[in-house]
Amino acid sequence: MSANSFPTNNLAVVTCGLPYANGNLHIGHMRTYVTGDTLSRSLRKIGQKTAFVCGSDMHGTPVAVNAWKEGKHPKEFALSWHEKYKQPFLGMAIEFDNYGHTDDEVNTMLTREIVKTLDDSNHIYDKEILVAWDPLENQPLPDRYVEGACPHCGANARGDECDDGCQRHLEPGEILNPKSIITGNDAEYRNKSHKFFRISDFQDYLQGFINRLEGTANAKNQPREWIEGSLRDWCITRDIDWGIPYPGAEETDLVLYVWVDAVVEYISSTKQYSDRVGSATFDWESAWKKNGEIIHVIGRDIIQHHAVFWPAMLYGSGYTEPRAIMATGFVNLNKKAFSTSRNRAIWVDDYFSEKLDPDLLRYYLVTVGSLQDDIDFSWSNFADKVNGELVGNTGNFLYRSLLFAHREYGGTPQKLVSETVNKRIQEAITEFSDSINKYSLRSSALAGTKLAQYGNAYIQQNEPWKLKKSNPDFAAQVIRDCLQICKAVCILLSPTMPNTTQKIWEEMGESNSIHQVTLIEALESPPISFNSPSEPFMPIDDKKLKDLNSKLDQRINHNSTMGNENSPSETSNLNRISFELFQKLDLRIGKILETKEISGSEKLLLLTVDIGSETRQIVAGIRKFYTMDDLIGKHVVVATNLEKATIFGTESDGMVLAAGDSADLLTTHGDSSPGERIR
RNA sequence: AGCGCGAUAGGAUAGCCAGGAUAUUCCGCCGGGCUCAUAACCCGGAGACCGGUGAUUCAAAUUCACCUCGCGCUACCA
Repeated sequence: MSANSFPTNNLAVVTCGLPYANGNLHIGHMRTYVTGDTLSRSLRKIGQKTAFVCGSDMHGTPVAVNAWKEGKHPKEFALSWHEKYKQPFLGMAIEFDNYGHTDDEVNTMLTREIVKTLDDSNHIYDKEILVAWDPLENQPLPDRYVEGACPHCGANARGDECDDGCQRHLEPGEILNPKSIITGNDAEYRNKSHKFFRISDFQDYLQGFINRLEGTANAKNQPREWIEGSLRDWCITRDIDWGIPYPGAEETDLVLYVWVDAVVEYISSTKQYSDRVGSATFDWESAWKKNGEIIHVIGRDIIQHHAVFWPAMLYGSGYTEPRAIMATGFVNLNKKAFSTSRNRAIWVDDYFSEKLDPDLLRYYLVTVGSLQDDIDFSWSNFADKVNGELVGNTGNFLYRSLLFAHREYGGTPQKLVSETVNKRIQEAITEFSDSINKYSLRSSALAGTKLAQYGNAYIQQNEPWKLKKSNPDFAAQVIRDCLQICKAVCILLSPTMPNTTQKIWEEMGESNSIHQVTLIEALESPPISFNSPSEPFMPIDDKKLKDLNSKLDQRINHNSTMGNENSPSETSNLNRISFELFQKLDLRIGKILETKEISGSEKLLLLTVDIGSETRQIVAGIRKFYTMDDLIGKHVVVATNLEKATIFGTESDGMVLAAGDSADLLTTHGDSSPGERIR
C-alpha cells in the first residue's frame, strides 16, 4: 500500500451531489446517496476520520419558475422540498453528519467570500452579452423564462435548449418568436453586463489536477476534452432575484449562477458540522484548507462541474482540491433512463410503500454492477439478488449458526478460533480495505457476502449437528469458528446494511453500536451468551414479485398510452387531413399466427397474420421488445392497403401498427375478429 | 461532428490499468448429497470462438490501430 492509502492521518470529507429542491427522489438518486453513505461508513470502518455532508440545492431558474407556477416565493417552495427530503434519507438510513441547504447564512457568506477572492485576484471580468428581456414588465428573462420555436427543428423550445425536439443547445438570441413564460409577452434581446470566471487562467493547474484525480474512469477522462483543449470562460451570474447576490463594492442586481453556490455547500455543510461538534472532533479548516481527503460522490451527468469548474474555484481561492470523484451511472428501466416528467421511475416513496427493508435496496444498489456503469433495474433482478445472496446465503448462514449456538451452547462455546478460520477472516478484512482504496464498494461489500458463503460451506462440510454426538468437542469448535465468521460478516456488511447488521449485532449479545467498531474487532470473541436470533432477511416471494412487476408495468404502460410522448402543443400543430383521406387507409384487425426470425436482423420478425379474407406475410421491427411466443394469437392492427415492401430481403405485405420507440403494439379491448375494419 | 464510458454463457456480472496455462461469481438449467437452517444449504456438471478485423508478443478478454453497435457529455440541463 502506498503512503497515502486510506486510512490516512488527515480528515476525510465525503460529499454527495446536492438534490435539487424541485421534485421527488427516485432510486436513481439513491444510488448516489447510498454510495456516499456506504463509503463514509466504510472509511470509518477502516479507521479513517470522516465527515459525510450534503445539503439541498435551493437556487436556480427551475426552482424560480416552478415556484412561480405554484404561486409561491422561491424560498418557500425550495424549503418545502428541503424539508421533504429528510424523510427519504432517514428511511434509507443515509446518515449525513450535516445536511444544510444553499440558501442558509453559512453558504451565502462562504460563497460570497470565495467569489470575492477570485474577483480580487483578477480571475473575474465583466462582459456584455445578449439576454432575453420582457419589455412590458422591464424584466430580464434568463434561461428557462423564455420559450419559442427552435431554429433548427421548429419544435417548442426553452431559451437555452430544444428539449422537446432536437435536443440542441441554443445560444441567447437564437430562439425564434421568443416569449416570456411568465407574462406571455413577446421577448426582445438586450445587451447586459455579466460576470465571467476566467477558467483559462487555471488551464495548467487543471491539467495537473486531472492526472492526480482518483475515482471512477469517467470522472477522470471525460473532462479532458475541455481541460486539454481550450477552456471557455464561464458566465457566473444571472438576472433573477432568487440566489446569492454577487459580492463586491459596487452592488449589482445580479445573483450568482446556481452552480457556483451549490458546490460551495460542500464546504459550508462541513463547517456547520464542525461548528456543531467542535473543531477538536472535526476541524473543517484542516480538511478544506490544509490536507483533507475530499471525495465527491456524484451522478455522471455533473462530472464537468466537479472536475473542471469546482477545482478551479477551489484552487483560485486557496481551498483543498478533491482527491477523488466517484461518478455513478444511471439506473435505467428497460435500458432507458428514468423520466421523472413521465413518471417512468421507481420513486423512493414507492419502495417504502411496499414495506420493503431499505437495507435490501442499499445492498442491491451497491453490489449490482460497477459503480460507473448504468444498471437496468427490474424487480425480478432485485428479488434474485435478495433471495439468493441475502436470504439464502448471508441471512441463512447467520441464522443457522446463531440458532445452533444458542440452542446447544446458550452462546459462544469457550474455545479459541481455529487458525484456518482466523486466516480466512483476515483475508476478508484485507479484501475490504483494498477495495475501499480502489473505490470499489461493490467488492468491499462482497467481501462480506463471500465470507458468509465460506461460512455456509464450512458449517455444511463439518456437520456439527452430527458431531455433537460423535465428537462434541469438535462440534463446539466448529460453532465457535462459525460465530467468529458471523461477527466478521456483520462488521463487513455494516456499511452497506446498517440496520440489519445492528440488529444481528445486538442479538449476538453485543452491547455497543456496530457502527462504532472498526474492522479489527472482527477478530475478537463474540459474547459468551445470547438469546434466540431472528431471521435477518425476509424473502420476496413470487406473489410479491408479481405484484411489484404488475404495478410497475401498469404505470409505464399507462403513461405510454396516454400520449405523454407528445405535448399538447405538438399534436395540435399537426397538419390536418380530410376524413376522405383517412378513409383511404384500410386498417383491419389481424391475428398473429406464426412468428419467424429474419436471419441477420436483430430488430425484425417475420409475422404470418390472419386478416380475415387471407393471411399475410408481414415484416415488423419488434423483435427487441417481444418474445416470439408472446406474439402468437395476439390481435393487432394492420394497415392492409400499403404498398408491398422488401425489408432485409423479405417481402412485407402490410404493416403492423405500434406506438412509440418501444413498439407498443396496438391491440383490441373486445373480441373483434380478424378482418374487422377499423374506422 | 468531437469527446467519454461500455460490449464477456439464456440473463446479470468479475477480471482489463501492472498480458501467462482449465475466464470469476450470482440467477436459471441438469445430476448428486444433507437435514442444524428461511423449499434453505453443500458438492459436481453442461453452457462463452471475452462485439468485429488486424497488429505487437513465446503468450492477448487484458496492450495498440481501425471498425460496428449501445449509452452519455459537449459548458445558461442542478
